Amino acid sequence: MTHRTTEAYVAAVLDVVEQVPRGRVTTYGAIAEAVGGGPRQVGNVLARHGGPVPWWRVVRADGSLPPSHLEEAQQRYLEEGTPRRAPGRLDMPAAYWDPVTRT
DNA sequence: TAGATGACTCCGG
DNA sequence: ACCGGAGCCATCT
Repeated sequence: MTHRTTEAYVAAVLDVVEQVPRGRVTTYGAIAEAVGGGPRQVGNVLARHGGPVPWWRVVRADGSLPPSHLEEAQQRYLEEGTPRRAPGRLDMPAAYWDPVTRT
């Protein structure tokens, strides 16, 4: 366990992800702005400890999906009715949820 | 200690 | 709209 990413930081990131409403999404960058650090670190935290949280509600800034677990994520979007412009591409203006303003 | 790597973003062509 | 390069933060080898 050679990780300097503190448990507190991990917990903060996971907490934000859990707060994303059903049918909405947020971005790595937005979470980074909310809890600190950088987008890549957030991605790393989700990759390592994102199992128990709705990680599919976290996407890239341009609305494209992470190159991982695409099938399951898309299935979730269909179930939750997440606004999408194309298969594998979301309607960000409509689906985006900001972790800071919580809107 | 230095260099490479990654579930990222931004900017230019 | 698609592709490539530079910047960033922490981890890994």
